[in-house]
Amino acid sequence: MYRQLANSGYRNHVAAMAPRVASLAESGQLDALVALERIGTQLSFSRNEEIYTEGDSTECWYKIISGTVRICKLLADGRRHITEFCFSGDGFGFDGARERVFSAEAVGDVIVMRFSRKATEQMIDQNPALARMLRETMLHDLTNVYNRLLLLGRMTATERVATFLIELFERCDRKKTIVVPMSRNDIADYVCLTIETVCRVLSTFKRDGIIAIPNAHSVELRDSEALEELAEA
Amino acid sequence: MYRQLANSGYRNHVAAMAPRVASLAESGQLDALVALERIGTQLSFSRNEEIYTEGDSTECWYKIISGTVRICKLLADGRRHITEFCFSGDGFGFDGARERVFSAEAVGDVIVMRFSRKATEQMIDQNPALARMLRETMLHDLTNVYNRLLLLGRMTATERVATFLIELFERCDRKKTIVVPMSRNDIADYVCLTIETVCRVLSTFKRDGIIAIPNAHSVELRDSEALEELAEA
DNA sequence: CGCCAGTTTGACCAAGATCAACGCAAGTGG
DNA sequence: CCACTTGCGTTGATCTTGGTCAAACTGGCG
Repeated sequence: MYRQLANSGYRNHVAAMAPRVASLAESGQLDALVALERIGTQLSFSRNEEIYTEGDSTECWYKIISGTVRICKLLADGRRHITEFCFSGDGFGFDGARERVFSAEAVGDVIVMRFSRKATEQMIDQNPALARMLRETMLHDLTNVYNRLLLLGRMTATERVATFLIELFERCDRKKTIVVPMSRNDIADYVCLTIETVCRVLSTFKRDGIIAIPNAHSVELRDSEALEELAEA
Repeated sequence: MYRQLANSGYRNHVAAMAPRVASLAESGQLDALVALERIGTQLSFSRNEEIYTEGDSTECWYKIISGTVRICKLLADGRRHITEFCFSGDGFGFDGARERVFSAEAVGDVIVMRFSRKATEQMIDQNPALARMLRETMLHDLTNVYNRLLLLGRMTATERVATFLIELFERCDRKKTIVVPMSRNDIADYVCLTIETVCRVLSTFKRDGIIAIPNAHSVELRDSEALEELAEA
């Protein structure tokens, strides 16, 4: 049984849940909806602040204006798991259960819009096209999670980190140099490795000239072919 | 990189996709829908037969009348992953994309009802309550997958197999002795371990008096407390 | 300047994969 | 009815990956 403790900085809050409706918002289609219901409230959170925790009611959902949010769960023995990172433009917190099963925390400083779930639901009820769109988005997200299952179940440390980097680069329109907003610990808890292993793999990539690491929070892609090769699957 | 090949018996079909809408059908609520649209076709498949493969169109979805179905994905290097098992009463194949990303195969002999996706969609469009129900079911399933992420990312071999057994027992109304329809290989590909490790863990459970294994395809629960203990999380 | 949080690197260890052999029951064909 | 095959399942010996423990490094910041 592994002992990896959730990293020191975090409060001992328990878990809370938030399946992702990211691509929904990403697609820009939801913006129509958002425009319709003018009931959003803007909120800001600072680094490591909790947006919600397990047990909180699920009566609202959020859309990120700027910053990065991590959706995570703390296990009884202190192990932490990050189910996903949400970036600017993503939506999150559109949950199934009545209570949060995961928690949402600000990775750095974050600004979000908060919307009433009930109002949104009513709006969707009155608009079958919107409902269908939402359904498709959710199915799409479901497929993504199934791919993550594959990642966690079958992939080696190298493949996991390579895949993670590629995800990041794709999010940033394949820019050569990107800012990595989250800590090594966050990355580790996301791909289910220890922080040491993440570091070692990154160092290997650097040594092999696949990436450069100007500073701990930015990565420059040097050889994308090699990286894709390593991520394979 | 692991070498575990998908077990010999299976054709070299590629992957195809099917997020699960299991609880939807489970709940019995969908039966209303099914009753409404009398357009289902009954089909049977024999052991290891393919119901659909990657690339097939997603114009229908299925509900299991009897038997067990595995939804799986084959990686390029031969590694196989089973995303889920669907049992009698479950629905599957209600997919997001246009083409299947996973494949569905009969574990043993299976009888299913096949429904038109388009007709179902139209019906849902005309019934907001149904749409909302479906949405909730999907969110619920999403939560389940997130829990599986945790299983694959963070749990030891013992915890995985224990959890798998508990799942099985719960599906069977906690009967003392259950039939395990799938092969050891299927179990291994579901919990992402090798077949050898699955065997060893089962043997340990047997040795410790937690379960009895009258024959390879049935398991008797002897000490449910101990089993739950081992699954923890 | 020294502290502190986060990162990196190294030495060692254990869980589980790999390789290999054997067991066992269900066909199959003579 | 009995060899022979075939497909799983089980068990053992060994090796690899990645976890654990520990120590050093780095870049802010009071």
